[in-house]
Parts: sequence; C-alpha cells; structure tokens
Amino acid sequence: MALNFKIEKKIPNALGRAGVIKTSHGEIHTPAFTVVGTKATVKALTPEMLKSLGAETVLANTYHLYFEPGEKIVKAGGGVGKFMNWHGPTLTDSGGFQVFSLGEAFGKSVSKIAKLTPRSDLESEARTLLKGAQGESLPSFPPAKIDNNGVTFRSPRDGSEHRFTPERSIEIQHNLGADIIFAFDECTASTASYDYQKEALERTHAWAKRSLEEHKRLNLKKPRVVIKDAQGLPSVFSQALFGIVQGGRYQDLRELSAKTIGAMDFDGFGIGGSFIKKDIDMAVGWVNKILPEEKPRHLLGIGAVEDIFSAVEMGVDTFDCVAPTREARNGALWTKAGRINILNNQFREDFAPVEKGCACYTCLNFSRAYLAHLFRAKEILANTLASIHNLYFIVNLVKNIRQAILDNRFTEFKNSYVK
RNA sequence: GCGUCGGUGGCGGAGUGGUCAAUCGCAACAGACUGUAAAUCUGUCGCCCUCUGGGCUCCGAAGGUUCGAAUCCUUCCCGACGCA
Repeated sequence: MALNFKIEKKIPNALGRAGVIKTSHGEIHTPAFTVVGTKATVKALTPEMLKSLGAETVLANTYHLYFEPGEKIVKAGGGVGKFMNWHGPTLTDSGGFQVFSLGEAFGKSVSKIAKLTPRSDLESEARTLLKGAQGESLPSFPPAKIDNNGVTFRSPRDGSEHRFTPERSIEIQHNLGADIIFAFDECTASTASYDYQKEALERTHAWAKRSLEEHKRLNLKKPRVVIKDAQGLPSVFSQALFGIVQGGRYQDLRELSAKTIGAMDFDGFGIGGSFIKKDIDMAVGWVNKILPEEKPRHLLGIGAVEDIFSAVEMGVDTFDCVAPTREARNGALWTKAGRINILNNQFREDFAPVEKGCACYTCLNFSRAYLAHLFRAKEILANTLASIHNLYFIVNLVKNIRQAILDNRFTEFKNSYVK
C-alpha cells in the first residue's frame, strides 16, 4: 500500500473536501500547503523552523538533486527526508517542470501563469512573451530538447548534457525516496498552440504509462514490509506515485487527460501545466470532475491566495509553490490585505510587526523597520525572517481553510478573504 | 611660498574639442516573481513640460578661444603629494 487517503468532509455543492493522507512519515491534513525545498532544503530555513511554523510536507526536485549532490548520495543519506533531517512527509517533482522552464520558457519571460484574461489577446501577447524580455542577453547554453522518448537537458552549472526519460526520472525518484513521487510529464507553456498542447499531451500520457510501469517494476525488486497500526492500516507505506494531468487551457484536452490519467493505477494525481490566471479554477474543475474522488489531488506550483481558495473549492487537496519563499527572499511579504514590499521607503521607520495579529515568530519578535534594515543591509537573516512569515501566512491560511470546511463555513471564509 | 597632479551628477569613477544630460558600478526610488537556472530580474534615477516627443540648466568659480568646450587658454578657490 502506497498511502491512505480519507475524506472527512466535503464542501456542499462543490468538489472541495477536507481529508487526511497517511504516509510512512506522518499525516498530511488536507487541504495542505506543501513547502518547496527544491534542493532538499527550504532556502534560509531549518527543518525545526518549518515544523514550528506549521508545515507538514516538503517537496524537493528530482532534476536538481540529480545534479547535486546526486541521487546516490541522497540515497546513501537515507533518502531526501532523512538527508535533510525533515521527519515529515516528502514529495519529489519528476523534473517535468524543467522540461518547461529550461525548454520553452528558457531565457524568455514566459512564466507558469499568464496574466491575460481575454482569450482574443492571447496570440498577440504570446508573441510578445516569446520574444523574451532579455532581448540580447541570450542564455549561455542551449535549451532543453524534447522528443517522444525523453528530454535532453543542459546542466545550468557547467553546460554538460544530460537526459531524462520517464524510466530514469522514476529510478531517480526511487533513489531519492520521497513518500509521494510524480510521473515524468511535459509542462507546456500557456502560450503554446492547441496542436502543440495536443502533441505534448499524447507524450505526457505515454510517459505516464511508462512511469507507472517502471515504478511497479522497481517496487517488485524491493522487500515487502507490512507493519499495521491499531486500526489495521499499514504504518510503513511504499512510495506513492501520482500521475500528472496536462492539457493547457483547453477543456477537451484537460478532460481527455483526466480520463486517461485517471483510469491508470496511480495512487493520486497531480494537475500540472501552465494556466491563464483567470482560468485556473475552471481548468481544475474540468479535471477534478473526472478524476476518481477517492484519490488525492495535488495542484502543482500554485500558491497565490486567491488561486488556493478556488483550487480547494474545485477539489484540490494539496499544492506547492515557490512563491512564498522566493518572494520572501525578494522582500515581498504576504499579509491579509495583500503583499507589501518591505524595501519600500515607508517601512524604514515603521516599528509595527509585518502584520498585526500575526502569530509567526517574525511578527512576534521583530518590526517592519528591522526587516527593512536587514533587507537593505543584505543580511542573510532577512531571508530567514521573511520566509518564516510568508510560509506561516500561507500554511496557516490553508489550515484555516481546512477548518472552515470541517465547520461547514468554507464559502463564508472564502468571501471574507477573497474579494 | 614654489612645483606636480587633480577637482565630473548622492557616492565611487569613465570621458579629455562635436555623435554628452554625460559609459559603468554603488546607493536611492518603484515594479515583477505561481511543480526555484532566483538572497533573482526589470524600470527610473539634473530640472520642467502637452513626456515613444520637446524645452531649460549642467562637469570647482569667473572670464576667454572656437561655428561648437566637461574636454583648449587665463585668473581665482579647494585638495593631495613633493621641495623649501
């Protein structure tokens, strides 16, 4: 058994639910925000800080750990969790996102989320985006190349060539040893044409099948340990494999993908790809209406407050996002009223906490003026204190969403937050 | 006192007759960031305006040479170093 998922309560007249995922390394109370720790570290934070701010899970990245320190070392170190001294559940992304970020998006201003709303503007906007913001400053090595069998990448560190196939990604993820791993997929740009999305989707589906087969093959080689707890549930689980749904912003492709991936023997599902900002909830809804209800769903790389509310409502159980940590390191602090840039002049002599009433370590002990000082002085503690605040903010917001579902007041809670 | 070198926008520092409102770095002022090539990137940064353009002032000060000066000359002021 790879994991146990129990739905505790559903949002009336919606797809959303609150539940519990059981893994070998503890429970994930869903909906839950998964903290991103790409290289087996959540930048600027110790695992103890993560735990005390309320995080339950960490997601690391296959691609990055493959390059450094290498899967063998992580395996020898006891797997990602033990290696980084994080005792809770762990996830690894398959490297599929790097197909996008080092491929189509490479050296360009294409991001996972496009801001446009009117679809008519899409094509012209896409052309602008694809030209790239940097213009002349070309990347120092060629972008990733995709073929039906896999992807050829360049190491951003030394330019050396490497290749991932679905089998290789799964093999690495087995060595990394996270509780939940993902099928190797192709994350496409939201600006890609329908024809390309369709072609990429066929590839992602073929790769899903191959990922699953490789996962099963590798599992057969492992010793079976069955230890049951008081309720008869296993207390040691094998790694869970989540299949990834793609399809860009097209309803027929998303639905086709949900049917195809949903019918495969995965332990749960990831919803991937890039979106148009306003379409996220709709696209997630198309997919989750089709995916088997009893299995957990992870929305990959989504983490803005309004996106989380709509994703939860549309039936997403977990999500991860670099935004809270990356933005923290860049001085953008999250508050209920929106984001503040702590580097702005107005905070230099503001001795109030980042957010009044916030119970995080940073807000309980430090002022905006102090954080402004640390950021201006480029002191490393700035990254730590800011990351603690942003992660506390988002992790606990999602916990409150969960509680609201359990208390049957999700919509009320959502309306109090999202205008 | 004499001599040498030097005084450029908040700071450092290019430029040494026209393409200079003046390279660049820092600081400053804003913005961006959604499965992390990210403690990163972008824009603004003399003043004013009807601001994908136009006007004004400007390179220690004053005067001069020149069609044209931050760049050449004169005097003065200031600084560093050397000699007395």
